[in-house]
Amino acid sequence: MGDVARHAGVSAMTVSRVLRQPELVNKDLRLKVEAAIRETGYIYNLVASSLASQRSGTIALILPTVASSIFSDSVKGVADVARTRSVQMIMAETNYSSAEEEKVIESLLRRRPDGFIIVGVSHTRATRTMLEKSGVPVVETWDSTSTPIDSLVSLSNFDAMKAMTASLAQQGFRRIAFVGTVTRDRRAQMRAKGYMAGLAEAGLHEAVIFNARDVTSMGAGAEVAAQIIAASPRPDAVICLNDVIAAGVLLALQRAGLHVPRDMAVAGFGDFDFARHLIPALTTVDIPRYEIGQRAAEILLDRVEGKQPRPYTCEVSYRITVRESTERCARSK
Amino acid sequence: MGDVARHAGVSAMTVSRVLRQPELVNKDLRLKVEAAIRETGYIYNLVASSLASQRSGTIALILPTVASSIFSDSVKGVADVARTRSVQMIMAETNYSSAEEEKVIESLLRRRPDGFIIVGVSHTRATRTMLEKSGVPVVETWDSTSTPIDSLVSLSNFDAMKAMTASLAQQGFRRIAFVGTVTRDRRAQMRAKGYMAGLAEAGLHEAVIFNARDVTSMGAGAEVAAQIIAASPRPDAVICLNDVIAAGVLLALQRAGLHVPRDMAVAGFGDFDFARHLIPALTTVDIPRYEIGQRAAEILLDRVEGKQPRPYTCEVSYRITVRESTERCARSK
DNA sequence: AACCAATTTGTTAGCGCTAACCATTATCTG
DNA sequence: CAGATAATGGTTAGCGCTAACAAATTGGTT
Repeated sequence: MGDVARHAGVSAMTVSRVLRQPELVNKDLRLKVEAAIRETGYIYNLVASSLASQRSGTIALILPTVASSIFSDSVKGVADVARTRSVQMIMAETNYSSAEEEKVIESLLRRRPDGFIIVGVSHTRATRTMLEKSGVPVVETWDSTSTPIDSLVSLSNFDAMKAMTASLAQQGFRRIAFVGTVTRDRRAQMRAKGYMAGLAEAGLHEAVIFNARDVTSMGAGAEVAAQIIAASPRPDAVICLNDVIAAGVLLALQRAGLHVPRDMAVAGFGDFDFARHLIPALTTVDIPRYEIGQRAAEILLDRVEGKQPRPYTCEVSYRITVRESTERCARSK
Repeated sequence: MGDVARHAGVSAMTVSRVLRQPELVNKDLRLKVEAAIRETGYIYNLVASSLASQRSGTIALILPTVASSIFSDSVKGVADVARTRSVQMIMAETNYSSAEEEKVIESLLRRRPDGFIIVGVSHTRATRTMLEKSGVPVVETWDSTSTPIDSLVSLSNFDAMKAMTASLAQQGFRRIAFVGTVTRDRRAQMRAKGYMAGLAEAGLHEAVIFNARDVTSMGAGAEVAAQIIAASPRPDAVICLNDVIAAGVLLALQRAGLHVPRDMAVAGFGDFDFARHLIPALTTVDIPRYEIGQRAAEILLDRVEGKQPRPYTCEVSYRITVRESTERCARSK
């Protein structure tokens, strides 16, 4: 920067101003400095800038997993906002584990991000303390809670899944099973509980829950399909934790010779891209995934810039999207 | 850090050593310092560290898009290596545009990453110059070239698609069409050229190419399916730029009442998770997506740490995986 | 005992920027 | 036209670490 300053015959401070608040610099001088920057091929050093200004210009995004379509739209939402407001997003994954989350957040905190966006509201005590002590704004997402760390983009997995269960019950399905997972992931648990509540309210049978090996591969859904077929009595509908599992189940059922929805209806969660294209098209809970990321990022950056001085909570809606995979079409009984 | 040092009754430098090269510090002292860190709740500042040590401990990953399953396994590969070798990965997307890539790389360079992993080998002149001048190690991936910027994890999209075309021709398909895209994305172009070369070599007809609106949504595949069905003469096989498009085409063909593969075979590229689960299971080119990311990251970090003093090129293999969607089963002619 | 090398800790001087303040000049006010 | 006000640029002193070197201590050797 000193080099550029010399080239333009000004002080380093003026160069710094041209780069950060050009409106404070006289136009002629500014042009001269900009020319000097081009001539010297100078590349601004944000590391030094971050240290001096105590602002890193980064926001951290904590996800259960990056290698899945589940969160990719939310990531895109965050990334788009980050770009327009010129901050850099850094991502890390927790593999659905609070312990890993704690490690990951501690490690990211060392980079002094200006804020955190976290998927989920369930954290270890240490994580919470660490974040609170650091004074960094935090936006939690994809779940609901009455005690957010700071801000929240709320989504009630419980309500959504309860609504889906109610919808199927109302359509006349009488043995509705659920495919979940054994992990301690809170969003998965809330969905399972929503299912149970929905069943109870409809006055149907006891909950029937199958567990998938993991929640990000169709293979896990396909595996569990065998158990579902073998179950006695056999369910007439299955609600899956998410669309990936649902697709795995749906395709495996078909492969086993069952007709969906005649022999068994299948519903998912998330309304992923492929849901509407499957044959039969998948009934699912439509979640505004992109919007969750977008709003979280906007709230976070407003917090960072002080435009939003207080923690802020908002809620995103969900919608039951009924498609062919649960249509009781030509069924008698 | 001074605070911790006082607590432990040592100098700041010793604290720094405990954090970065604990083996250089006497065990007793080290334990005392570690206790002091815990007591004070000290969080190491990597921003200051980066500035002082001229190493940021980050690697940049440049992708066409983050919101798609296409690269998510490669991202995972990079992320896993990054974690074990304790560097942070920062990602940015180019939207399949060299101009955006240039902007994105310039912007990332300001953060002084220790290295770059870039999907693709086609860049603007300015991008290349910038990277070379910066002296940062670069690994290009997912494409092949004889003039890499630095290191390369090579994949021949041309060869792979040519092999797929040859495979279909050999299976007896006689009118093989291709679904590509109109963008100037080099990997897409090479795949199209590979298809054309394969056709030519098989001595079949002229190339028949359809274009999808985008390459990351099934909807784009579904749209193009209508054109394919209307084409005259109608192809008996379609090779798609990737599995997402292929799935869109396959499902739309079925929805239009065609039988796959009897009326038309469909092949994809990438062997995404869903390919083997679709009905019929999708014939595709199996690419080691995770491995590409993994190897790129390993090579890059070896370059960063000086373990690998010279640019290094390696190649990953592909495999034609024939599944039901192109099986000429019960077809007469 | 004198010497050397290895081991361990401390000291100094930045890394490349910017916050906060000061100095200068132009512009306005009554 | 004095005096206040803005607009503009420069100075100084760090931000919180670490590279490089210096110093002190230990142990082994002759």
